[in-house]
Amino acid sequence: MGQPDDGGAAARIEQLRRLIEYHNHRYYVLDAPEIADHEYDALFRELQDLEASHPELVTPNSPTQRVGAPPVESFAPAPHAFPMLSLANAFDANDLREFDARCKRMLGMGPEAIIEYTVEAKIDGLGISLTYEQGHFVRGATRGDGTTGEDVSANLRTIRAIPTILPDGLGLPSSFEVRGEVFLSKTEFARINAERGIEGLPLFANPRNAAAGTIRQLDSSVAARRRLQARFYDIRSDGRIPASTQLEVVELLRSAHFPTNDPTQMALGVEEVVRLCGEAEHTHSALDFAVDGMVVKVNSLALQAELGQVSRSPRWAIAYKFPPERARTRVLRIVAQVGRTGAVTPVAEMEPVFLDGSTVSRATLHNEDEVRRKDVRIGDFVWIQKAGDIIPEVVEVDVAARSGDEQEFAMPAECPVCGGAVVREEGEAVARCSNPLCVAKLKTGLQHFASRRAMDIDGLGPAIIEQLVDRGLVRDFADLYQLTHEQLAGLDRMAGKSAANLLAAIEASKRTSLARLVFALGIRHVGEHVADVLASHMGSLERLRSATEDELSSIHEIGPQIAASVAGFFADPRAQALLDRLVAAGLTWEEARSTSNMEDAFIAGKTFVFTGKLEHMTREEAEALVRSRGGRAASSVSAKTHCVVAGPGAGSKLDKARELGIEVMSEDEFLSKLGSPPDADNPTGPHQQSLAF
DNA sequence: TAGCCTCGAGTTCA
DNA sequence: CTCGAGGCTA
Repeated sequence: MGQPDDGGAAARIEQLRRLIEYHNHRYYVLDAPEIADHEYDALFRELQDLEASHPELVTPNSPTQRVGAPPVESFAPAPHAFPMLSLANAFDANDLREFDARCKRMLGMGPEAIIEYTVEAKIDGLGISLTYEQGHFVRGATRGDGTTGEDVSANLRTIRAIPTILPDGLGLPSSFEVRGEVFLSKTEFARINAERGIEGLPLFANPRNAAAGTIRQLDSSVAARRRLQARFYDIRSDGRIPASTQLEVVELLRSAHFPTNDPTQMALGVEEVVRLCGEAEHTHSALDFAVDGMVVKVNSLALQAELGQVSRSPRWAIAYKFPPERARTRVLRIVAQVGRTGAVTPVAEMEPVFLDGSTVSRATLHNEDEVRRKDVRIGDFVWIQKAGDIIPEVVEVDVAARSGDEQEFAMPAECPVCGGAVVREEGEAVARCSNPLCVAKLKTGLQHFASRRAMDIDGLGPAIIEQLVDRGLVRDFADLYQLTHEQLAGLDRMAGKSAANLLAAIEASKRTSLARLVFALGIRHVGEHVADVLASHMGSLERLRSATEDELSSIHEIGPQIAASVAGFFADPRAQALLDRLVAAGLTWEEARSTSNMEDAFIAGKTFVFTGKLEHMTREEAEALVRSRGGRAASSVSAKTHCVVAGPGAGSKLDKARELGIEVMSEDEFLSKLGSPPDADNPTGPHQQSLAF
């Protein structure tokens, strides 16, 4: 721009980019180059030269940028426009048949119906999502927690097979995300490790770890030197996707120049699926990349939509997992570990053995019943495997190898840490230390209190907690807020600097939220979600700490067990004293909004059931209306229903409501109650709660 | 009362 | 990640 010849240069640059991307596709995806390497190099050099003399025309998507960008400090968070789901697992043919039966049931098909499925290899790599706008690559992200990943665009650009500029005329929407897997071939993995060996660097345990390490490289020129590969299998958009089956999706991706996960096979009915999965089990090891199973999907996108999803996994797909690698080792001891709730867990300590990328020496045995069921004895030779590729698990005992000297494990009658009585409640699988002052409970309880999702006290780990408790400096959560610099600096592995950091972290944790505090307290049955429900329903600590059991159990999602546990916790004067001390220490949080503009005093927080015929709206509309104003719409009447809106023809639900003494009203009454628009003058802004009681 | 579905709790190694 | 258990719905 500005200079007279830039128009021509810009046009040539654009032309070269498209040409080079075209040849990248021929070479890296189709494995069918059309031109000789030196011709390609000539095009590339011409582009480089032009860009060098016109630096203002360099864009991130230029093929010249695929050699890596300057290192970054950290990766930016990248929210996914569509959540990245995970798949349910199948471990044998029966699981596959159950999956098929469930699909048919949910689709209202008979057992004899035949569903079309696709079957493809499940590559053992890392899930990624690429965003394209107007046919151009704009961002690539890791899976993360499925909702938000990390922006690793620079590293992904180094993968030549990933198109940065898409061909026109495919009817693709203007904006979409493409989902796939990045991985390293076994060959490339071996090459990288050989190189690292020569340089004296630690070796990667397996291709997956190496790929993970590469994709999270802050310096993308490192990633550029390791030839990552990618395969894609899905596309998500708000716009219309020109495909009606999974197979067509794959074809669409292929014509858009994406490397696809080939072959994606079609299977008519579940028995065909079982056969393909069985075959793959024997053939996959010949591939040059790691495959840990097969992905089975309902082919029709319409049926996929009908099946929908549960939580974070679709009901229309399942991952068939190949049996994982196993190793044989010996159980040296079975120790009893005490957790935050006092749960005494048997853990097998074994002769260290290398398995699937790491050395394993411990595995949980969960509880007494599990030990008995597997009949694991001290001194036994056992087969172990990794559940979900990570957590070691004892699969079975090599009974034939027994000498007769093996010893059975007995759950200790006394807590191995404090000597308190270990009690196993009727009908429960776990045994627990019954001493409320057990030091093990205190230490793990403090770890939980300080954890990221609770009070988020950075730097307060197990080693520090150990010392704080052993030296009598901390006897409960509130003591943390009385610690001094001298006390902290006196600990092992704690210099003045770290002590100051920890103090600052403790100070910073004072600004929190009610939900976090409630979660941090470690009340039984109260995890993150329940803490959130309690905090938002009660609104304030004062209300929560004095709530009755009945009051608690009337809350949606809070049943008798949780209500009893929460009420029981606050009934203890020591708990009340602890709260007083925490509050006195200066904990503050923003008071939960009791009502907001979107809510309506009549509807908010209540559960409605619509029954019979509605005159002015459909049931869906009525339910959406309730939800939009902060209420809940249920489909059946229970003790937790607040109001039943009955139209003509109402039947058993109306009877049940009368029986339970629940408020019943007509559609007109319901509508007139909503007559006034939501309050405009609500005090909605969050404000600091004063904590001096 | 059964059958989902979600949540809580415990867990391994680098 | 997996198990067990709590809560909701039909």
